[in-house]
Amino acid sequence: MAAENEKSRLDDAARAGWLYFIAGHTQDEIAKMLQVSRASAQRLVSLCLAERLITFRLEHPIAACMELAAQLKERFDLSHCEVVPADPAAPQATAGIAERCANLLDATLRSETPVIVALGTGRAVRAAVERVTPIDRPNHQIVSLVGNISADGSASFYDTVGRLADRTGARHYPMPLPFLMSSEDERNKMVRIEPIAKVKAVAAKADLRLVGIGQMDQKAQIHVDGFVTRDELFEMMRQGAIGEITGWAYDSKGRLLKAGTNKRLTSIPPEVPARTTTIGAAVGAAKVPAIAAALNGALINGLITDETTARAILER
Amino acid sequence: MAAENEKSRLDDAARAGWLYFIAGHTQDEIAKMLQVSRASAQRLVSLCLAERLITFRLEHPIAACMELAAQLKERFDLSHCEVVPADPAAPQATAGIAERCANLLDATLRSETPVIVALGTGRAVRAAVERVTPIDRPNHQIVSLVGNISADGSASFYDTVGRLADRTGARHYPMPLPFLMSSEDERNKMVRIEPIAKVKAVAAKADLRLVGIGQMDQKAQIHVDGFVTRDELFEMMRQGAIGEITGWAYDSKGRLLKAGTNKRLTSIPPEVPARTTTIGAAVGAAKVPAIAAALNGALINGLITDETTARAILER
DNA sequence: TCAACGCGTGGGCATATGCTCAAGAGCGCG
DNA sequence: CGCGCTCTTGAGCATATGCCCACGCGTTGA
Repeated sequence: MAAENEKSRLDDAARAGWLYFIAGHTQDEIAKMLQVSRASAQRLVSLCLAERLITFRLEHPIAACMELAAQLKERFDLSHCEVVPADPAAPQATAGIAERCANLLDATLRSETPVIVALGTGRAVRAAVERVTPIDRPNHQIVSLVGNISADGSASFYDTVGRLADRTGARHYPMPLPFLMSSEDERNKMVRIEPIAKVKAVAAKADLRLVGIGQMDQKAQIHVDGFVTRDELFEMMRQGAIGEITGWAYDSKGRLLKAGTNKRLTSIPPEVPARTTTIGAAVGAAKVPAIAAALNGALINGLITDETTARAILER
Repeated sequence: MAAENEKSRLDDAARAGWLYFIAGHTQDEIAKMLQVSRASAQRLVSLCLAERLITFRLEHPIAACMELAAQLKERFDLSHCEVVPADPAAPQATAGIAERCANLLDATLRSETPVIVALGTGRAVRAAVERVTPIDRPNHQIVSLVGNISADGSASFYDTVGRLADRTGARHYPMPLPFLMSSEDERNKMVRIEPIAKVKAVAAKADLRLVGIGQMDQKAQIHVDGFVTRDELFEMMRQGAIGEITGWAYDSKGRLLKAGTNKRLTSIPPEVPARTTTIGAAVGAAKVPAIAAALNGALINGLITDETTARAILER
């Protein structure tokens, strides 16, 4: 009898689910049709869901992205994750993720209460800043996580922090230091001087960190952009470097290396594990190991990437 | 640009739909996530539905039944239709539909305000009456649409009206006439006499008519039960009879025949087209043409059948 | 056989949802 | 370049939904 009742109950649940989701009736109507109280109709609909009698299928490319984002969030315990559809025309395009990053920045900066946004390196981050909707927020603060003086002493060719400050009227804190110092001692000396300490202090209170993720291979962006030499790059790769965030190289487990350029790097070190909302933005097959390592090492707790990259990360 | 916006809007709709149906968030949460007002989030979810970006799949045998019922309702403009799952163990079993008919009767009789229920012939109807939940409704009325005196003068072996009256305390109006009279004249005379006219008057005000549907072939129930002779049956078949409701034979278009036993029949004639809620109850491959004809001729405006039969009717 | 337990039920309330209305922004036509 | 038009937005309200509680029926175990 129990089995019989059970079956009949599931039948009714299925009926209720059908009437609710497919026929589009209200639970009141369903209650009348099935001759039960509205409360029971509601229970039947829930039961239908709980027993997975009904499934939803979203016929749209976005569905896969949402699914991937949910999986990444789950697997790496992320507080934020977005996966944008891969653009078949330009598989490596950062446009999509830049758009989402800009959106994230917009949302953060829209706040009336003062917020502190810290920016790292990366093409996506730079492109995102360009797309931020101008808004007047003089009480916000924008802080750089990396030195904006390149090797030759000029200001970095692209002043991300300054640009974002322009668009918001926020106070900004560029980091008036070269990317690398000549020695560990000198680095340690420099980061203690007043202006730098101030930047560091502001960065420490950041509400959002948005950082790019670079792979450590022959085409590493930090090398291409001239921040590290070929020899320095290779040395780090020998030490096991697989990726970098704001210049900080880490290995395949996401552990920051205590060697090579990391010793002379002026960038503000990542929190490990990330507590502040720290969003990594990166796409491309070449970056997959670097992104995966950063996720595994909890160097970031948020990710914005594209469908192809997301899938590759999950398939590792 | 319009296309671009359109696409982006659908993307958002898909995202919203995913978050709502699959991730189970509220529209408020979705609004925050997508950086729009709650109203817009609601619009996106509706849009997702309207554009059929999302589809529901009910993984349960009931789903097919609901679908078939909806199709029958649509096709034949029915006010009520139920399709029960076919029982693989007993394809012709009336148990399922009897259950549903009983349910329908329960629902109707539960009403506090007086209702009139008219009953026709059929195994399903008889079985349904047996399953009706006893309930005290002395102000209801139960009326028979068919004569309950069989050829030999005894009361019909199964007094459906009486049984239902027993279970409800309702007044009941059996029809104290033989199924067939010996001639058209005699029939016309009899239906005018007081007790019969009274039954007819009550039946005319019925709130619900529940009738069986019989096929007109060698195994026709009215013949098997001895109400019509083999010759009478064959004569009606020659006249094009394909089915009968309360003994009234009709052709494949659902038109009542004006010949043969129909002229001597004491049963209360069906309304054509049915205005009163008139539910036909029948299952079985043999009855498919009869049911389909009754539907086409609007002899009934409601149907209770099983999955196999429903499918066969729709496939004609 | 009786009492205790559990499950389903129905009423009622806080919340979520759907929809309407007035207003604003973007767009096209003149 | 301006006007009007349409499309979309956001607030607010009526309704639907989800959930909690107390109750009643059926079942189980002593």
